[in-house]
Amino acid sequence: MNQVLDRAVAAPLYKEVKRVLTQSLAQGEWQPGEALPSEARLAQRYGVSIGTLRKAIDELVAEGVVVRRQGSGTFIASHGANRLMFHFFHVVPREGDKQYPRTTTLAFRRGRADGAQAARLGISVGDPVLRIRNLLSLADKPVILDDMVLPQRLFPDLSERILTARDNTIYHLYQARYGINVLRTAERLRASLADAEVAKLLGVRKGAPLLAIDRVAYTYHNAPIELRRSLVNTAEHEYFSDIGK
Amino acid sequence: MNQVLDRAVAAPLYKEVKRVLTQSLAQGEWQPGEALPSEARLAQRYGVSIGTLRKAIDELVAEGVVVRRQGSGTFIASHGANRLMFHFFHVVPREGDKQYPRTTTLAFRRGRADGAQAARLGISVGDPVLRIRNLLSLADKPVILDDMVLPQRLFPDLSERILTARDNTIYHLYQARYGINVLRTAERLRASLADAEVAKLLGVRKGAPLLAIDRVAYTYHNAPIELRRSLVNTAEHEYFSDIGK
DNA sequence: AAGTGGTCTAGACCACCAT
DNA sequence: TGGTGGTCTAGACCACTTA
Repeated sequence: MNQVLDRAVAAPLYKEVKRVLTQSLAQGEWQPGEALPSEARLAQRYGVSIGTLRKAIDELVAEGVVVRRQGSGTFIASHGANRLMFHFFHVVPREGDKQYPRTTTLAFRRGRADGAQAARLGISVGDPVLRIRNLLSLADKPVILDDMVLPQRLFPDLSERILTARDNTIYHLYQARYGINVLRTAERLRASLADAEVAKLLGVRKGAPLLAIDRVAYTYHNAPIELRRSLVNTAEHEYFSDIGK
Repeated sequence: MNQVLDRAVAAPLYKEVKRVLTQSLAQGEWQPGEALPSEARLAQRYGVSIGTLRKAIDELVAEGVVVRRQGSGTFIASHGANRLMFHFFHVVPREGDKQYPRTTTLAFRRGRADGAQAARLGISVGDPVLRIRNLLSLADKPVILDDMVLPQRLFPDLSERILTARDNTIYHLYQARYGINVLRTAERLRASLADAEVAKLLGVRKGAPLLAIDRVAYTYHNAPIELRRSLVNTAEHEYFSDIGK
Protein backbone atom coordinates (compact mmCIF):
# COMPACT_ATOMS: atom_id res chain seq x y z
CA MET A 1 0.00 0.00 0.00
CA ASN A 2 2.82 2.37 0.84
CA GLN A 3 3.92 3.85 -2.46
CA VAL A 4 7.28 5.60 -2.31
CA LEU A 5 7.49 8.65 -4.56
CA ASP A 6 10.36 9.29 -6.94
CA ARG A 7 11.52 12.60 -5.63
CA ALA A 8 12.71 14.86 -8.42
CA VAL A 9 15.51 16.98 -7.02
CA ALA A 10 14.55 20.49 -6.00
CA ALA A 11 10.82 19.75 -6.26
CA PRO A 12 8.81 20.08 -3.05
CA LEU A 13 7.27 16.86 -1.85
CA TYR A 14 3.71 18.20 -2.01
CA LYS A 15 4.22 19.11 -5.68
CA GLU A 16 5.26 15.53 -6.35
CA VAL A 17 2.18 14.29 -4.55
CA LYS A 18 0.05 16.66 -6.58
CA ARG A 19 1.66 15.47 -9.81
CA VAL A 20 1.05 11.80 -9.02
CA LEU A 21 -2.47 12.57 -7.87
CA THR A 22 -3.15 14.44 -11.11
CA GLN A 23 -1.86 11.44 -13.05
CA SER A 24 -4.34 9.20 -11.28
CA LEU A 25 -7.14 11.65 -11.96
CA ALA A 26 -6.21 11.99 -15.64
CA GLN A 27 -6.14 8.21 -16.00
CA GLY A 28 -9.59 7.92 -14.53
CA GLU A 29 -8.61 5.97 -11.44
CA TRP A 30 -11.64 7.56 -9.80
CA GLN A 31 -14.80 8.42 -11.69
CA PRO A 32 -16.31 11.93 -11.92
CA GLY A 33 -18.57 12.59 -8.97
CA GLU A 34 -16.89 9.80 -7.01
CA ALA A 35 -15.01 10.40 -3.78
CA LEU A 36 -11.24 10.02 -3.62
CA PRO A 37 -9.76 7.94 -0.80
CA SER A 38 -9.65 9.81 2.49
CA GLU A 39 -6.78 12.15 3.19
CA ALA A 40 -5.40 9.78 5.83
CA ARG A 41 -5.42 6.88 3.37
CA LEU A 42 -3.80 8.92 0.59
CA ALA A 43 -1.14 10.22 2.97
CA GLN A 44 -0.33 6.67 3.98
CA ARG A 45 -0.30 5.49 0.37
CA TYR A 46 2.22 8.12 -0.68
CA GLY A 47 4.17 7.89 2.54
CA VAL A 48 3.77 11.56 3.48
CA SER A 49 2.21 13.36 6.40
CA ILE A 50 -1.40 14.49 6.24
CA GLY A 51 -0.25 18.10 6.20
CA THR A 52 1.73 17.54 3.04
CA LEU A 53 -1.08 15.60 1.40
CA ARG A 54 -3.51 18.37 2.26
CA LYS A 55 -1.25 20.98 0.70
CA ALA A 56 -1.29 19.02 -2.56
CA ILE A 57 -5.07 18.78 -2.52
CA ASP A 58 -5.31 22.48 -1.59
CA GLU A 59 -3.87 23.32 -4.99
CA LEU A 60 -6.18 20.95 -6.81
CA VAL A 61 -9.11 22.59 -5.03
CA ALA A 62 -7.85 26.05 -6.01
CA GLU A 63 -7.70 24.92 -9.64
CA GLY A 64 -11.23 23.58 -9.47
CA VAL A 65 -10.14 20.01 -10.13
CA VAL A 66 -11.60 18.52 -6.94
CA VAL A 67 -14.06 19.67 -4.30
CA ARG A 68 -13.89 19.01 -0.58
CA ARG A 69 -17.02 18.27 1.44
CA GLN A 70 -16.49 18.27 5.17
CA GLY A 71 -17.61 15.07 6.80
CA SER A 72 -18.18 13.45 3.45
CA GLY A 73 -15.01 13.32 1.38
CA THR A 74 -13.09 14.85 -1.53
CA PHE A 75 -14.78 14.57 -4.92
CA ILE A 76 -13.85 15.11 -8.54
CA ALA A 77 -15.41 18.41 -9.60
CA SER A 78 -18.55 17.78 -11.59
CA HIS A 79 -19.74 19.84 -14.54
CA GLY A 80 -23.31 18.99 -13.66
CA ALA A 81 -23.64 21.05 -10.54
CA ASN A 82 -25.51 24.32 -10.96
CA ARG A 83 -22.74 25.96 -9.06
CA LEU A 84 -20.43 25.32 -11.99
CA MET A 85 -22.93 26.15 -14.72
CA PHE A 86 -21.55 29.67 -15.02
CA HIS A 87 -17.91 28.90 -14.37
CA PHE A 88 -17.30 28.65 -18.11
CA PHE A 89 -20.39 30.51 -19.33
CA HIS A 90 -19.93 34.26 -19.16
CA VAL A 91 -22.89 35.77 -20.97
CA VAL A 92 -25.47 37.37 -18.72
CA PRO A 93 -28.42 39.73 -19.24
CA ARG A 94 -27.44 43.37 -19.00
CA GLU A 95 -30.34 43.82 -16.61
CA GLY A 96 -31.70 41.17 -14.30
CA ASP A 97 -30.62 37.74 -13.16
CA LYS A 98 -28.59 35.07 -14.87
CA GLN A 99 -30.50 32.92 -17.32
CA TYR A 100 -30.00 29.29 -18.28
CA PRO A 101 -29.38 28.80 -22.00
CA ARG A 102 -31.44 26.51 -24.21
CA THR A 103 -29.36 24.88 -26.93
CA THR A 104 -30.43 23.94 -30.44
CA THR A 105 -28.03 21.98 -32.62
CA LEU A 106 -28.09 23.38 -36.14
CA ALA A 107 -25.36 21.25 -37.69
CA PHE A 108 -23.34 18.17 -36.85
CA ARG A 109 -20.72 17.24 -39.43
CA ARG A 110 -17.47 15.32 -39.73
CA GLY A 111 -14.49 16.94 -41.39
CA ARG A 112 -10.74 17.34 -41.27
CA ALA A 113 -8.63 19.81 -39.32
CA ASP A 114 -7.07 22.70 -41.22
CA GLY A 115 -3.69 24.12 -40.28
CA ALA A 116 -4.81 26.62 -37.68
CA GLN A 117 -7.20 24.18 -36.04
CA ALA A 118 -4.65 21.37 -35.95
CA ALA A 119 -2.07 23.65 -34.37
CA ARG A 120 -4.42 24.84 -31.66
CA LEU A 121 -5.76 21.33 -30.94
CA GLY A 122 -2.33 19.71 -30.95
CA ILE A 123 -3.26 17.28 -33.73
CA SER A 124 -2.11 16.89 -37.36
CA VAL A 125 -3.49 18.68 -40.39
CA GLY A 126 -6.14 16.49 -41.96
CA ASP A 127 -6.96 14.60 -38.77
CA PRO A 128 -10.68 13.87 -38.46
CA VAL A 129 -12.70 16.37 -36.44
CA LEU A 130 -16.32 16.97 -35.50
CA ARG A 131 -17.88 20.30 -36.43
CA ILE A 132 -20.90 21.32 -34.42
CA ARG A 133 -23.02 24.45 -34.73
CA ASN A 134 -25.27 25.34 -31.82
CA LEU A 135 -27.69 28.18 -31.32
CA LEU A 136 -28.11 29.23 -27.69
CA SER A 137 -31.25 31.02 -26.57
CA LEU A 138 -31.73 32.99 -23.41
CA ALA A 139 -35.28 33.72 -22.29
CA ASP A 140 -36.38 32.10 -25.58
CA LYS A 141 -34.52 34.57 -27.76
CA PRO A 142 -31.45 33.51 -29.81
CA VAL A 143 -28.37 35.23 -28.42
CA ILE A 144 -25.28 33.11 -29.14
CA LEU A 145 -24.12 31.16 -32.18
CA ASP A 146 -21.46 28.55 -31.33
CA ASP A 147 -19.22 26.83 -33.86
CA MET A 148 -17.18 24.06 -32.27
CA VAL A 149 -14.36 21.84 -33.49
CA LEU A 150 -13.55 18.61 -31.62
CA PRO A 151 -10.90 15.99 -32.31
CA GLN A 152 -12.83 12.93 -33.47
CA ARG A 153 -10.37 10.65 -31.68
CA LEU A 154 -11.40 11.87 -28.22
CA PHE A 155 -15.13 11.45 -28.85
CA PRO A 156 -15.24 8.13 -30.73
CA ASP A 157 -18.98 7.47 -30.86
CA LEU A 158 -20.34 10.97 -30.51
CA SER A 159 -23.33 11.42 -32.80
CA GLU A 160 -25.93 14.11 -33.26
CA ARG A 161 -28.42 11.89 -31.45
CA ILE A 162 -26.16 11.49 -28.43
CA LEU A 163 -25.32 15.20 -28.43
CA THR A 164 -28.92 16.37 -28.52
CA ALA A 165 -30.18 13.71 -26.11
CA ARG A 166 -28.04 15.01 -23.26
CA ASP A 167 -29.91 16.46 -20.31
CA ASN A 168 -27.04 18.59 -19.07
CA THR A 169 -24.20 20.79 -20.29
CA ILE A 170 -21.91 19.75 -23.11
CA TYR A 171 -18.98 19.69 -20.70
CA HIS A 172 -20.90 17.30 -18.50
CA LEU A 173 -21.32 15.05 -21.55
CA TYR A 174 -17.58 15.17 -22.21
CA GLN A 175 -16.97 14.20 -18.61
CA ALA A 176 -19.63 11.56 -18.09
CA ARG A 177 -19.41 9.77 -21.43
CA TYR A 178 -15.83 10.34 -22.57
CA GLY A 179 -14.00 10.85 -19.28
CA ILE A 180 -12.76 14.23 -20.48
CA ASN A 181 -12.74 16.83 -17.75
CA VAL A 182 -12.61 20.44 -18.91
CA LEU A 183 -10.53 22.29 -16.32
CA ARG A 184 -9.54 25.53 -17.97
CA THR A 185 -10.48 27.73 -20.90
CA ALA A 186 -8.61 30.52 -22.64
CA GLU A 187 -10.67 33.09 -24.51
CA ARG A 188 -9.87 35.88 -26.95
CA LEU A 189 -12.57 38.48 -27.66
CA ARG A 190 -13.12 40.92 -30.50
CA ALA A 191 -15.93 43.01 -31.94
CA SER A 192 -17.21 42.03 -35.37
CA LEU A 193 -20.13 42.65 -37.71
CA ALA A 194 -22.92 40.19 -38.49
CA ASP A 195 -22.90 38.78 -42.02
CA ALA A 196 -26.16 37.87 -43.71
CA GLU A 197 -26.21 34.23 -42.59
CA VAL A 198 -25.41 34.93 -38.95
CA ALA A 199 -27.76 37.91 -38.86
CA LYS A 200 -30.63 35.71 -39.89
CA LEU A 201 -29.86 33.08 -37.25
CA LEU A 202 -29.50 35.60 -34.43
CA GLY A 203 -32.37 37.77 -35.58
CA VAL A 204 -30.32 40.94 -36.03
CA ARG A 205 -29.67 43.21 -38.98
CA LYS A 206 -26.77 42.49 -41.28
CA GLY A 207 -23.88 44.64 -40.07
CA ALA A 208 -25.06 44.62 -36.48
CA PRO A 209 -22.18 44.54 -33.96
CA LEU A 210 -21.46 41.12 -32.46
CA LEU A 211 -19.03 40.01 -29.78
CA ALA A 212 -16.76 37.26 -31.16
CA ILE A 213 -15.22 34.86 -28.64
CA ASP A 214 -12.54 32.35 -29.60
CA ARG A 215 -12.19 29.71 -26.91
CA VAL A 216 -9.82 26.82 -26.40
CA ALA A 217 -10.84 24.34 -23.69
CA TYR A 218 -8.19 22.31 -21.87
CA THR A 219 -8.18 19.18 -19.74
CA TYR A 220 -5.42 17.70 -17.55
CA HIS A 221 -1.84 18.58 -18.47
CA ASN A 222 -3.14 21.55 -20.46
CA ALA A 223 -4.18 19.31 -23.31
CA PRO A 224 -6.58 21.18 -25.67
CA ILE A 225 -9.78 19.29 -26.42
CA GLU A 226 -12.19 21.78 -28.01
CA LEU A 227 -12.16 24.92 -30.13
CA ARG A 228 -15.18 27.16 -30.03
CA ARG A 229 -16.07 30.37 -31.83
CA SER A 230 -19.02 32.15 -30.27
CA LEU A 231 -20.84 35.10 -31.80
CA VAL A 232 -22.89 36.97 -29.22
CA ASN A 233 -25.63 39.54 -29.75
CA THR A 234 -24.82 41.98 -26.96
CA ALA A 235 -27.87 44.18 -27.48
CA GLU A 236 -29.41 42.91 -24.25
CA HIS A 237 -26.61 40.74 -22.85
CA GLU A 238 -22.97 41.17 -21.95
CA TYR A 239 -19.84 39.19 -21.17
CA PHE A 240 -18.48 39.35 -17.63
CA SER A 241 -14.94 38.93 -16.42
CA ASP A 242 -13.89 39.39 -12.81
CA ILE A 243 -10.21 39.54 -11.97
CA GLY A 244 -8.85 39.00 -8.49
CA LYS A 245 -10.54 37.70 -5.32
CA MET B 1 3.03 43.46 21.91
CA ASN B 2 0.79 40.46 22.24
CA GLN B 3 -2.55 41.55 20.78
CA VAL B 4 -5.40 39.25 21.68
CA LEU B 5 -7.97 38.92 18.90
CA ASP B 6 -11.69 39.25 19.45
CA ARG B 7 -12.79 35.87 18.26
CA ALA B 8 -16.12 36.07 16.49
CA VAL B 9 -17.94 32.83 17.19
CA ALA B 10 -17.81 30.21 14.46
CA ALA B 11 -15.09 32.11 12.57
CA PRO B 12 -11.77 30.30 12.12
CA LEU B 13 -8.86 31.96 13.83
CA TYR B 14 -6.89 32.43 10.62
CA LYS B 15 -9.85 34.31 9.08
CA GLU B 16 -9.80 36.65 12.06
CA VAL B 17 -6.08 37.16 11.61
CA LYS B 18 -6.63 37.88 7.92
CA ARG B 19 -9.37 40.36 8.72
CA VAL B 20 -7.23 42.27 11.21
CA LEU B 21 -4.29 42.15 8.84
CA THR B 22 -6.43 43.54 6.03
CA GLN B 23 -7.55 46.35 8.33
CA SER B 24 -3.95 47.29 8.96
CA LEU B 25 -3.21 47.20 5.24
CA ALA B 26 -6.26 49.30 4.38
CA GLN B 27 -5.29 51.88 7.00
CA GLY B 28 -1.84 52.17 5.52
CA GLU B 29 0.04 50.84 8.54
CA TRP B 30 2.69 49.69 6.04
CA GLN B 31 3.45 51.57 2.85
CA PRO B 32 3.19 50.07 -0.66
CA GLY B 33 6.42 48.31 -1.58
CA GLU B 34 7.37 48.07 2.09
CA ALA B 35 7.85 44.78 3.89
CA LEU B 36 5.41 43.63 6.56
CA PRO B 37 6.83 42.42 9.87
CA SER B 38 8.17 38.88 9.68
CA GLU B 39 5.80 35.97 10.05
CA ALA B 40 7.27 35.11 13.43
CA ARG B 41 6.73 38.66 14.68
CA LEU B 42 3.16 38.83 13.35
CA ALA B 43 2.33 35.45 14.86
CA GLN B 44 3.59 36.65 18.21
CA ARG B 45 1.73 39.95 17.91
CA TYR B 46 -1.60 38.23 17.27
CA GLY B 47 -0.91 35.41 19.70
CA VAL B 48 -1.28 32.62 17.15
CA SER B 49 1.03 29.94 15.85
CA ILE B 50 3.11 30.56 12.73
CA GLY B 51 1.07 27.96 10.86
CA THR B 52 -2.13 29.89 11.48
CA LEU B 53 -0.51 33.20 10.59
CA ARG B 54 0.80 31.69 7.36
CA LYS B 55 -2.64 30.43 6.41
CA ALA B 56 -3.99 33.98 6.71
CA ILE B 57 -1.20 35.35 4.54
CA ASP B 58 -1.69 32.49 2.06
CA GLU B 59 -5.10 33.90 1.26
CA LEU B 60 -3.81 37.45 0.91
CA VAL B 61 -1.19 36.14 -1.51
CA ALA B 62 -3.84 34.28 -3.50
CA GLU B 63 -5.81 37.52 -3.78
CA GLY B 64 -2.76 39.41 -4.98
CA VAL B 65 -2.76 41.73 -1.97
CA VAL B 66 0.75 40.86 -0.78
CA VAL B 67 3.75 39.10 -2.29
CA ARG B 68 6.17 36.79 -0.51
CA ARG B 69 9.88 36.85 -1.30
CA GLN B 70 11.82 34.02 0.27
CA GLY B 71 14.72 35.22 2.38
CA SER B 72 13.55 38.78 2.08
CA GLY B 73 10.08 39.31 3.47
CA THR B 74 6.39 39.77 2.66
CA PHE B 75 5.58 42.93 0.71
CA ILE B 76 2.50 44.88 -0.27
CA ALA B 77 1.86 44.11 -3.93
CA SER B 78 3.06 46.95 -6.10
CA HIS B 79 1.42 48.19 -9.27
CA GLY B 80 4.78 49.29 -10.57
CA ALA B 81 6.28 45.88 -11.24
CA ASN B 82 6.26 44.80 -14.86
CA ARG B 83 4.90 41.49 -13.69
CA LEU B 84 1.67 43.21 -12.77
CA MET B 85 1.48 45.47 -15.81
CA PHE B 86 -0.85 43.04 -17.56
CA HIS B 87 -2.76 41.86 -14.53
CA PHE B 88 -5.43 44.47 -15.20
CA PHE B 89 -4.63 45.21 -18.84
CA HIS B 90 -6.09 42.60 -21.17
CA VAL B 91 -5.62 43.95 -24.68
CA VAL B 92 -2.92 42.22 -26.70
CA PRO B 93 -1.92 42.13 -30.38
CA ARG B 94 -3.68 39.38 -32.27
CA GLU B 95 -0.29 38.37 -33.62
CA GLY B 96 3.01 38.80 -31.82
CA ASP B 97 4.08 39.74 -28.33
CA LYS B 98 2.46 41.93 -25.74
CA GLN B 99 3.00 45.66 -26.21
CA TYR B 100 3.24 48.42 -23.61
CA PRO B 101 0.67 51.15 -24.10
CA ARG B 102 1.52 54.83 -24.47
CA THR B 103 -1.11 57.08 -22.89
CA THR B 104 -2.22 60.53 -24.05
CA THR B 105 -4.61 62.50 -21.87
CA LEU B 106 -7.23 64.16 -24.06
CA ALA B 107 -9.41 65.66 -21.36
CA PHE B 108 -9.31 66.29 -17.62
CA ARG B 109 -12.45 67.82 -16.18
CA ARG B 110 -14.31 68.14 -12.91
CA GLY B 111 -18.00 67.35 -12.75
CA ARG B 112 -20.72 65.76 -10.67
CA ALA B 113 -21.82 62.14 -10.48
CA ASP B 114 -25.07 61.20 -12.19
CA GLY B 115 -27.35 58.51 -10.79
CA ALA B 116 -25.77 55.49 -12.42
CA GLN B 117 -22.24 56.63 -11.64
CA ALA B 118 -23.08 57.45 -8.03
CA ALA B 119 -24.69 54.05 -7.53
CA ARG B 120 -21.72 52.17 -8.95
CA LEU B 121 -19.17 54.27 -7.04
CA GLY B 122 -21.06 54.14 -3.77
CA ILE B 123 -21.32 57.93 -3.52
CA SER B 124 -24.24 60.36 -3.72
CA VAL B 125 -25.76 61.90 -6.83
CA GLY B 126 -24.12 65.25 -7.43
CA ASP B 127 -20.93 64.43 -5.54
CA PRO B 128 -17.85 65.89 -7.25
CA VAL B 129 -15.99 63.57 -9.61
CA LEU B 130 -13.05 63.75 -11.97
CA ARG B 131 -13.63 62.86 -15.62
CA ILE B 132 -10.58 61.81 -17.57
CA ARG B 133 -10.31 60.80 -21.22
CA ASN B 134 -7.18 58.92 -22.29
CA LEU B 135 -6.11 57.63 -25.66
CA LEU B 136 -3.91 54.52 -25.47
CA SER B 137 -1.58 53.68 -28.32
CA LEU B 138 0.07 50.35 -28.98
CA ALA B 139 3.04 50.31 -31.34
CA ASP B 140 2.32 54.00 -31.94
CA LYS B 141 -1.19 53.42 -33.26
CA PRO B 142 -4.28 54.50 -31.29
CA VAL B 143 -6.19 51.42 -30.15
CA ILE B 144 -8.11 52.21 -26.96
CA LEU B 145 -10.16 55.21 -25.84
CA ASP B 146 -10.65 55.31 -22.06
CA ASP B 147 -13.23 57.44 -20.26
CA MET B 148 -12.77 57.33 -16.51
CA VAL B 149 -14.80 58.64 -13.58
CA LEU B 150 -13.14 59.04 -10.17
CA PRO B 151 -14.61 60.28 -6.88
CA GLN B 152 -12.93 63.64 -6.27
CA ARG B 153 -12.81 62.94 -2.54
CA LEU B 154 -10.35 60.05 -2.92
CA PHE B 155 -7.94 62.02 -5.12
CA PRO B 156 -7.93 65.45 -3.44
CA ASP B 157 -5.14 67.19 -5.32
CA LEU B 158 -5.12 65.23 -8.56
CA SER B 159 -4.56 67.58 -11.47
CA GLU B 160 -3.89 67.14 -15.16
CA ARG B 161 -0.26 68.01 -14.53
CA ILE B 162 0.13 65.36 -11.84
CA LEU B 163 -1.68 62.81 -13.97
CA THR B 164 0.42 63.32 -17.06
CA ALA B 165 3.70 63.70 -15.17
CA ARG B 166 3.53 60.13 -13.83
CA ASP B 167 6.21 57.76 -15.06
CA ASN B 168 4.23 54.60 -14.38
CA THR B 169 0.71 53.17 -14.60
CA ILE B 170 -2.32 55.05 -13.37
CA TYR B 171 -2.90 52.41 -10.70
CA HIS B 172 0.63 52.96 -9.48
CA LEU B 173 -0.20 56.66 -9.14
CA TYR B 174 -3.33 55.82 -7.13
CA GLN B 175 -1.20 53.63 -4.88
CA ALA B 176 1.89 55.79 -4.47
CA ARG B 177 0.26 59.22 -4.15
CA TYR B 178 -3.18 58.49 -2.70
CA GLY B 179 -2.62 55.21 -0.85
CA ILE B 180 -5.36 53.56 -2.89
CA ASN B 181 -4.54 49.99 -3.82
CA VAL B 182 -6.56 48.53 -6.70
CA LEU B 183 -7.05 44.86 -5.86
CA ARG B 184 -9.85 43.69 -8.13
CA THR B 185 -11.72 44.74 -11.23
CA ALA B 186 -15.06 43.62 -12.63
CA GLU B 187 -15.59 44.05 -16.35
CA ARG B 188 -18.61 43.81 -18.64
CA LEU B 189 -18.00 43.60 -22.38
CA ARG B 190 -20.17 44.27 -25.41
CA ALA B 191 -19.76 44.95 -29.10
CA SER B 192 -20.66 48.42 -30.34
CA LEU B 193 -20.25 50.69 -33.35
CA ALA B 194 -17.96 53.70 -33.59
CA ASP B 195 -19.68 57.07 -33.73
CA ALA B 196 -18.11 59.94 -35.67
CA GLU B 197 -16.17 61.39 -32.74
CA VAL B 198 -14.70 58.11 -31.55
CA ALA B 199 -13.97 56.98 -35.09
CA LYS B 200 -11.84 60.03 -35.65
CA LEU B 201 -9.88 59.53 -32.44
CA LEU B 202 -9.23 55.84 -33.08
CA GLY B 203 -8.61 56.26 -36.79
CA VAL B 204 -11.41 53.94 -37.92
CA ARG B 205 -14.46 54.44 -40.11
CA LYS B 206 -17.70 55.55 -38.55
CA GLY B 207 -19.72 52.39 -37.87
CA ALA B 208 -16.63 50.22 -37.40
CA PRO B 209 -17.10 47.53 -34.74
CA LEU B 210 -15.53 48.34 -31.37
CA LEU B 211 -15.23 46.31 -28.19
CA ALA B 212 -16.79 48.24 -25.29
CA ILE B 213 -15.52 47.41 -21.79
CA ASP B 214 -17.18 48.76 -18.65
CA ARG B 215 -14.89 48.37 -15.69
CA VAL B 216 -15.29 49.00 -11.98
CA ALA B 217 -12.07 48.94 -9.96
CA TYR B 218 -12.14 48.00 -6.28
CA THR B 219 -9.80 48.42 -3.33
CA TYR B 220 -9.92 46.87 0.17
CA HIS B 221 -13.33 45.77 1.45
CA ASN B 222 -14.62 45.80 -2.14
CA ALA B 223 -14.90 49.57 -2.12
CA PRO B 224 -15.27 50.89 -5.71
CA ILE B 225 -12.84 53.64 -6.60
CA GLU B 226 -12.93 54.04 -10.38
CA LEU B 227 -15.31 53.63 -13.30
CA ARG B 228 -13.84 53.16 -16.75
CA ARG B 229 -15.41 52.76 -20.17
CA SER B 230 -12.93 51.51 -22.75
CA LEU B 231 -13.57 51.40 -26.48
CA VAL B 232 -11.15 49.08 -28.25
CA ASN B 233 -10.37 48.80 -31.95
CA THR B 234 -10.03 45.03 -32.28
CA ALA B 235 -8.90 45.04 -35.90
CA GLU B 236 -5.39 44.03 -34.88
CA HIS B 237 -5.80 43.46 -31.15
CA GLU B 238 -7.96 41.33 -28.89
CA TYR B 239 -9.04 40.95 -25.28
CA PHE B 240 -7.85 37.90 -23.38
CA SER B 241 -9.48 36.11 -20.49
CA ASP B 242 -8.12 32.90 -18.97
CA ILE B 243 -10.27 31.00 -16.49
CA GLY B 244 -8.89 28.39 -14.11
CA LYS B 245 -5.33 27.48 -13.24
C1' DA C 1 26.09 35.01 9.72
C1' DA C 2 21.61 36.40 10.75
C1' DG C 3 17.03 36.75 9.32
C1' DT C 4 13.40 35.63 6.18
C1' DG C 5 10.00 32.71 3.99
C1' DG C 6 9.27 27.44 2.40
C1' DT C 7 8.65 22.64 3.55
C1' DC C 8 7.48 18.78 6.35
C1' DT C 9 6.10 16.38 10.28
C1' DA C 10 3.05 14.51 14.24
C1' DG C 11 -0.62 15.00 16.81
C1' DA C 12 -4.77 17.04 19.13
C1' DC C 13 -9.22 18.59 18.77
C1' DC C 14 -13.42 20.26 16.28
C1' DA C 15 -17.42 20.32 12.87
C1' DC C 16 -19.91 17.82 9.92
C1' DC C 17 -22.03 13.81 7.52
C1' DA C 18 -23.73 9.27 6.94
C1' DT C 19 -25.52 5.28 9.14
C1' DT D 1 -21.11 6.31 16.29
C1' DG D 2 -17.38 6.16 13.17
C1' DG D 3 -15.26 8.39 9.44
C1' DT D 4 -14.46 12.55 6.95
C1' DG D 5 -12.45 17.08 6.19
C1' DG D 6 -11.19 21.69 8.96
C1' DT D 7 -8.42 24.05 12.33
C1' DC D 8 -4.57 24.86 15.23
C1' DT D 9 -0.33 23.99 17.36
C1' DA D 10 4.93 23.36 18.10
C1' DG D 11 9.00 22.48 16.30
C1' DA D 12 12.67 20.96 13.03
C1' DC D 13 15.09 21.77 9.06
C1' DC D 14 15.88 23.87 4.39
C1' DA D 15 16.56 27.64 0.75
C1' DC D 16 17.27 32.09 -0.05
C1' DT D 17 18.56 37.11 0.61
C1' DT D 18 21.08 40.62 2.59
C1' DA D 19 24.80 42.64 4.60
